[in-house]
Amino acid sequence: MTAAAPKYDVFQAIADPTRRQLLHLLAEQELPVNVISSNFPMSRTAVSKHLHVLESAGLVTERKIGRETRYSLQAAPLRELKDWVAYYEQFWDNKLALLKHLVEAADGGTNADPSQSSMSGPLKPL
Amino acid sequence: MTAAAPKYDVFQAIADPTRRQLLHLLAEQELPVNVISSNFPMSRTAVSKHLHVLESAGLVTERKIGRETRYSLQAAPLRELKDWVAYYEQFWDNKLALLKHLVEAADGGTNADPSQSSMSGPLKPL
DNA sequence: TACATTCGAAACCTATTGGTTTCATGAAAA
DNA sequence: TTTTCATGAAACCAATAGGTTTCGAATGTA
Repeated sequence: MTAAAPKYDVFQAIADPTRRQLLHLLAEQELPVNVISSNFPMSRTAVSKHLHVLESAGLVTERKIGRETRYSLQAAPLRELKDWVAYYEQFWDNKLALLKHLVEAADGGTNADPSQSSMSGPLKPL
Repeated sequence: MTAAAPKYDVFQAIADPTRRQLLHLLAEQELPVNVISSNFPMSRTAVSKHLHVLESAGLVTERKIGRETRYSLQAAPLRELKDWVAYYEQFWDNKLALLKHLVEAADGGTNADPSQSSMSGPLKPL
C-alpha cells in the first residue's frame, strides 16, 4: 500500500552511464518515451527499461498524457548520495581531516600529539 | 605505463553494498585482507575480488607487508561523485532552483515572466 | 471506420556479476 | 627445515543486467 518495494536503490540506479544520461536529459524538461529514446543508440524498449529502473529508485516519475508517457526528474533521492559522499569528504579534504583529528584528540583519546601524524592518518593498533 | 585501465569507474564501484561497507571499514584504518574478510559473511576470495574492484576505481590502495596485503582508503576519486550530485542539487533545493531561474531569465532568455511557472518548472515546447 | 502512433509486456539471448571451491606460492614461525 | 599462515589465481556456477525482437492494446487522426 505504501511505496512499491524499491527493487533498485539510488546507488545501483546511477551506476549505469545510460541512466545518468537519462537523468541529465530529464533535468531539462519532462519528456515522452519516444523523444527520450531517440537520443540513445538503443531500442525504445531498452530505454524504457532503464527508465523503470530509475523510477524504481524514485529518481523519475511517469505520467500518462494521452497515448504517451512522460517522464520527469525527481532529484530528491540523490540527497542520500550526497550525504553518503559527505562522510568521506573528510578523507580527502585536509582541512576537514585536521579538524576531525583535533576533535578526536580533545574527546578523551590518548595520542593527542599530532606531531607524528603521517599522510596515512592515525593507525589504530592491529 | 600510466595508471592501469580503470575497468571500473567510481559509480560502478560504489553500487554494491558490500563494497560500500568495505570503504567504511577502511576509512578507519589500513587493514589486511583476512581481517577485512572476517567482517563479512562471505569467503575471503569474494571480499578480495571486491577489493580489487575498488582498487580498479582508485578508491583503495594495497601495500604488501610481509605475507599480508594491507588495504587503505583513497577517498579522492569520490570527488567525482560529489561533483556529479552537486549539479542535481538545484533540482531538489528550492533556493538554488529559484536562483537558477532568475539567472536564466536575466541571461537573455525570453519568457522571463515567472507568473505562469508551475511546480513542474519551465517546460520547453515539445 | 480504418490507420498510424505510442507504449508496455513477454520471450529470448549473451555478457557480466557475485559468489564458490581448489590449488599454488611466498613468508613467518616452530 | 617443516609446518603453518595469508594470499592470489584459476576454474567454475547461478543469477542478474542489458540488450533484442515480436506482439498486442490504447489513443489519436484521416
